[in-house]
Amino acid sequence: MPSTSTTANSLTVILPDGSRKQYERPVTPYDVAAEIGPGLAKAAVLAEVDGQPVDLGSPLPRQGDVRLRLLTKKDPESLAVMRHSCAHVMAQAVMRLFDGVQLAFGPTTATGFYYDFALSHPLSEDDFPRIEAEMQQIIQANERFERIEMPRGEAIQLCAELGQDFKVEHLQTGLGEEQSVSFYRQGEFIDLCRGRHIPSTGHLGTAFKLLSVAGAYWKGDSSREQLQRLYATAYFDKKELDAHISQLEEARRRDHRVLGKQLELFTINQTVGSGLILWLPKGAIIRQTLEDYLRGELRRRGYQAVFTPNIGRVELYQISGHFPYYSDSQFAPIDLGDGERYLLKPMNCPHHIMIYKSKPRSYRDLPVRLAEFGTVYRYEQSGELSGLTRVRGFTQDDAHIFCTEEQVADEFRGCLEMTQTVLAALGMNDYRVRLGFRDTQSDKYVGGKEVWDRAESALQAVCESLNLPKMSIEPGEAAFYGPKADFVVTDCIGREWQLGTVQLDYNLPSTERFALEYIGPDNQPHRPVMIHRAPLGSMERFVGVLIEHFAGAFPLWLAPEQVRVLTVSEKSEGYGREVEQRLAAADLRVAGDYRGAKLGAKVRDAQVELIPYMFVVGEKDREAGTVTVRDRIEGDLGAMPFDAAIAKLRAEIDAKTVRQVAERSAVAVADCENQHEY
RNA sequence: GCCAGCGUAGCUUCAAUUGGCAGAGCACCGCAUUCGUAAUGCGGGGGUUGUCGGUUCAACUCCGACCGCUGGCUCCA
Repeated sequence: MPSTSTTANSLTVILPDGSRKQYERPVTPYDVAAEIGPGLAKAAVLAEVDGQPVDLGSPLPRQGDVRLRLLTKKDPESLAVMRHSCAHVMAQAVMRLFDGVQLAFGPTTATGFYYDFALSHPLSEDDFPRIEAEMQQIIQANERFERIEMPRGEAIQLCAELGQDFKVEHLQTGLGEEQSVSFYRQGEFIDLCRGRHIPSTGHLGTAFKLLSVAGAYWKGDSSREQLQRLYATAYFDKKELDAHISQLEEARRRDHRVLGKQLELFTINQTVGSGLILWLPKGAIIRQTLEDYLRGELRRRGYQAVFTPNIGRVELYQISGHFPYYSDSQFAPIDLGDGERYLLKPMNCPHHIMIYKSKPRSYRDLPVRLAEFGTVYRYEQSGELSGLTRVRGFTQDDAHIFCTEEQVADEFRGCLEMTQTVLAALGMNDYRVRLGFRDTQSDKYVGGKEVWDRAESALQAVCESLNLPKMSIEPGEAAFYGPKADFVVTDCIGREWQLGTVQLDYNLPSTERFALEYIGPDNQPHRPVMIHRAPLGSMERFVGVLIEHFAGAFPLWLAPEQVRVLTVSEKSEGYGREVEQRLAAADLRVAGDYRGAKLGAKVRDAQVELIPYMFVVGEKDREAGTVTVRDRIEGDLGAMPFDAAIAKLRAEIDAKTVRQVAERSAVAVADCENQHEY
């Protein structure tokens, strides 16, 4: 940086356009903005000094050079800061309206913010209008956000005086290392807070909304107090808020639990049991079509199909280490009374391992790839169950690969490629890959350090060579038995879903577990490495996500009913039935609507049921041997010879074409749970 | 499992004037209509208001327990 004519007692401010300003007196970023122009002074909400976010009102250094950026609501960094300020205003409103409010944490999220409180009044949506009105008053009062720094000891005393026990605890434990901490005050409200904040509540405007209330544990610990969490969001622009709200409505409209009922895809029956899916005929078609497609991919890639039972002796899981360590997420064992106990299988790998062990293996046999659509049962907590995405019985598109250490990279690559192929076939082209590596500080992992180092660098090299989109490495996210790659798919309305997974395993093959071996070229026994992989994860969850992704309008190759024959009047029923039969003979999934209703009504019903194609037949068609094709998306395509119509559909099915009317959105609703560990 | 909210016909479409005879729409069934691209008309059946108990002359409505669902939290080999 070129030196300036700075004297010992002056400050040089360098603006992004390179212009410089010099000050002999103490100034804040706001002062600089005001000097540039009153418009900027009004619009600025935040500053960045030498790359660090700073409040507009905080003093700049007295001397030296600083690079200053003044941020307005147009700068993306401003949004989170504004939302955090809005969280403070919400907390202030809650404290005004209710007595004995204890403040916990109030951070921003990807799409808004929340604040956790302890208070005796149970908050409900009925309270939202009052809280919002009170927030509006605070905003209108245009209270300044004032930053107050003080030593930690004084801060503890202040919070104790304010009766804020959570803050005292946090200062003593979470911030125990800090010398000095900061508070922010607006009006009568003061809160321990790192910041930053916008200059005053007046900058908040009206584009905010309380969304929901929920329970949440203090510090996320289920043994601690349960708090009340208010979720809300805020934008600088009312239009953006409205867009966000219609986004939430769109998500509700696509809810697979509602669509699954309407489209008769699946049902859950209380007498059968919570979290246990009954696939209805139409849903079964989707699942079966997906499975058939995957079976073809598996054959092409050298997998061998196997079948294993739904239960196994407890001893099997004692060897694998899953029992009793994970007993609270398993159904209780079936006890035969003579000391023999069986477990509903919570994962397929021990069974597949026993197939590997059924005969001696040579290095020439490897890799051995065993695949099964294996149904597993896990006792998820009742509050966790949800539609198809969180269930107690589910079928994994599972496979286990047994290979040599040298083959790991190629096999891993094959798994990733298969997952990419499958996702692409389903039009799910927006996903990121999360590499879960070990936390080097932790000792919960099995296998030596050098094995892990080798595995992790091999995985990373493979992933990099495949040019995987948006790859991220997350230390501490590995399974205890090996590193993994998870596919996190973004659906067409911007929500993330953890689906496919590929995991390396050094644990189960080991001496302490199943002691797997193969005979190497040196005629000595060696230990194979295992890979667990499931491109879709589970059929239940994947179909659930597909329903929402397509909003129930499946591409032709997956649609339960591909074509509906509609007769113009009952006079054409004979020809209609003939057309229907010929479609069935051509291996299309078809139904006929021969009711006495008007054509418009039949068209509407088929549209509502999201049938991809309608073949309208009337007397003109009968005479000409044609069908009049209506495309669900494009509408009436006119009459065409029957064979041409079939060829059109056949081509679309064979190409697995995905045609969708869906608008993309940048808003993300995070969902990062993972049910597909092994 | 925890916190909060909600349970009325097959329907996540909903009503019942705050304790006074459970009622519509869609779907379903029947009859009429024979129609060319998003709802033809008329008629009909369908309910122990989630379950059990309590208060009351009287409960969908108020109270309690349980069951289920929803939103979150915790968990997720």
